[in-house]
Amino acid sequence: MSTIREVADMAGVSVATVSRTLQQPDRVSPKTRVRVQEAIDHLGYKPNLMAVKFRSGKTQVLVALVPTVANVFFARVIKGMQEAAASQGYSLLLMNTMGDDDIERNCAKLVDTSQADGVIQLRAFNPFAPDQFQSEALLPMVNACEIVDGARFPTVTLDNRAAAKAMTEHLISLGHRRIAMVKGPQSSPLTRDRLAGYEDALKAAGLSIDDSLLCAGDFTLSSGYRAATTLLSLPKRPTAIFCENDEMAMGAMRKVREAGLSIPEDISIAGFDNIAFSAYAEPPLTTIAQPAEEFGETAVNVLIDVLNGKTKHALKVILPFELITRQSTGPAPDSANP
Amino acid sequence: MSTIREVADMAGVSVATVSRTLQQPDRVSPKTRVRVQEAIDHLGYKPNLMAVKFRSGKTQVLVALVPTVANVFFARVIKGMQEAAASQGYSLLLMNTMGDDDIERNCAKLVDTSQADGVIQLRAFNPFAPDQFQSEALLPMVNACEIVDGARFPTVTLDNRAAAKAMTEHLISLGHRRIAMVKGPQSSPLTRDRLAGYEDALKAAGLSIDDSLLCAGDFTLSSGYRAATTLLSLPKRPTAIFCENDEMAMGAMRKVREAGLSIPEDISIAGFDNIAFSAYAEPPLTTIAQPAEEFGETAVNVLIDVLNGKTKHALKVILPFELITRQSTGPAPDSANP
DNA sequence: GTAAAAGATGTTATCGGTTACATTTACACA
DNA sequence: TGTGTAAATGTAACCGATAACATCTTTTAC
Repeated sequence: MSTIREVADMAGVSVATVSRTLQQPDRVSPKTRVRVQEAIDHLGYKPNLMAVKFRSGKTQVLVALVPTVANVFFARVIKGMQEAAASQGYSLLLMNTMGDDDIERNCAKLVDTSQADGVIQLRAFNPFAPDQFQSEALLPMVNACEIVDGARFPTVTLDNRAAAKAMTEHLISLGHRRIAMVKGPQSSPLTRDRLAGYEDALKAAGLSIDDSLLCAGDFTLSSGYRAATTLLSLPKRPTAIFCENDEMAMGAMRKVREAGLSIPEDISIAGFDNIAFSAYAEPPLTTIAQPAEEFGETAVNVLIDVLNGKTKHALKVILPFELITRQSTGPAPDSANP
Repeated sequence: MSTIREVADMAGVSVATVSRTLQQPDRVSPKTRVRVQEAIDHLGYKPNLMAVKFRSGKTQVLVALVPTVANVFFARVIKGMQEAAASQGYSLLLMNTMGDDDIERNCAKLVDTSQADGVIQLRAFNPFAPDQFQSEALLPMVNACEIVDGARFPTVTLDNRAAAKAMTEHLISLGHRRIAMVKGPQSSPLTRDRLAGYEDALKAAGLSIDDSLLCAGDFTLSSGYRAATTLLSLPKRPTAIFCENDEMAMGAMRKVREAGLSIPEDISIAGFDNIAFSAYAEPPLTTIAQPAEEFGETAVNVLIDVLNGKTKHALKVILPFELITRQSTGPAPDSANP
């Protein structure tokens, strides 16, 4: 690999002139410019960007902390981040953190050690580990998808509470009175917000909240399946199951069908996320659409603004959601209205 | 951010001693070691890894060229790559290439410009653009998942032809004679290999190959749906549809159900990949399991071996597949055996 | 007690660019 | 022709670490 010095020698100029030829061509006379360019072409010279980054102190790299890259929703967010980053000349360093605090802390070190300029965190800070990032205030970071109130970073999210309320209202309007909810992990703010929206709707409709209808899952297909197993074995089973994401809803649907029940005649099922598979499920799944790619794009753009000092720290972007009504939800069965 | 020089000053030693304290602590006397460590702690010193990488000429970064990160199968491969890379002290730079030659070429430049050490390509080289990478021989690269014969790089793949043959034989053994295939994009070697396996099995069973039963798709749910639409409108429709991936199979299943047919009583459906959703489909999908995470891990490990000069260029790793028989395939309907 | 060996630490060049400042060249105008 | 100014180019410091080599200190052994 040739260096700027070799180019300079071959062109018979100084390294500064070569550098200028590349950075500010108008500050170099046309004839030397040509001579330098010939030398560059001849040697196949490519500037060592590592050296450039080292000197400039800017890496042009953003780190994305993703709980699980093998998740359909996050995959879309990643796509959005990657494209936005690329279009602004940044690279995206992807980290699969599996929600592990230690791994996340480690990844954040990439910024401390000048290997990256900023961090995008797709998971909310664990409220039980408030000192997670000691240098919080210093670290250029944005939080996306799952955020916590009072975050000290810019955040990009949607109104999960309102969305969950909208879905629950949809189910209530279909006549459902025993509506189960399959939650995400206890520690997730997402879970808390969506649960709150569910409760908002029930209260507004004058319905009581039945704890036996609340099941904990972990956003995987299998946990949805397990939750449905529990719910179907209740003495008085629900007429609708609202799952906090589509994967769990699809897991639940499988169990419901295996139990010989039909959807939505016997039980309605609703999800959250509107992943591609939802429209192809049997029956197609009623869900909340989130603009996943936009989450990623926005997070990257906000982070770059932060890096350029253009964004104030408390910025909070709220993206819109949409209730997508498909065939997995329908009128409550009569037997459920005694 | 403090530098090694500040640490040296504070500890009253030279920069070399500080460097040694971190690199080869045994070459420093215990008492200075302590003094240096105190200075490091006190200043919160973190070595600037950009400087280290610049000087060493090693970036410890691997680039992954992924056609679409928003794909369930690739997401699993990415997970495998990410973990293997992390465990060997490498970072993974993820690039969503959308199969675009220009973008891929650009990404490969990351190596030329010393921003990355090597490349993992998850897509086969476009046979129509043989000069894709001019510096092919020089670029440390491995090709995974989708490879082409005679590749000049190490490759990690599975025997797609044998796998497709096994699936087709399974369908034949169930009595199917009119077996349709939903292919991937024309340009994909995967498509060619799986088609060849399909033809192998048909020939071995003395069945003729009917071109009207071959449909082109693009590995998306919707293309599977469209392909099924075409196949169902044939004067003499197939009794089984073998899709080259699970997404297309799930798209096809949706169409078949919408047409009022049952699976597998009227039509059997088979996929390829064994993504998580397949087991939860209605009915659960018969498919070929690929060790997706292992693809990623192996590709990373081979690439690191290449970087360390431990692997010869022609290495070819073939991973095992497994035929997973679920309920989407069953005996051919009688009417199909005239 | 002293030379040799081993151990500890310091000095400095280096990686490959960028850029402030210095110097040279070119040209215009009196 | 001389001088001032602008344009072109060169020189060298610098970013922050590493490591070869030099130097100084302490053991070890006779």
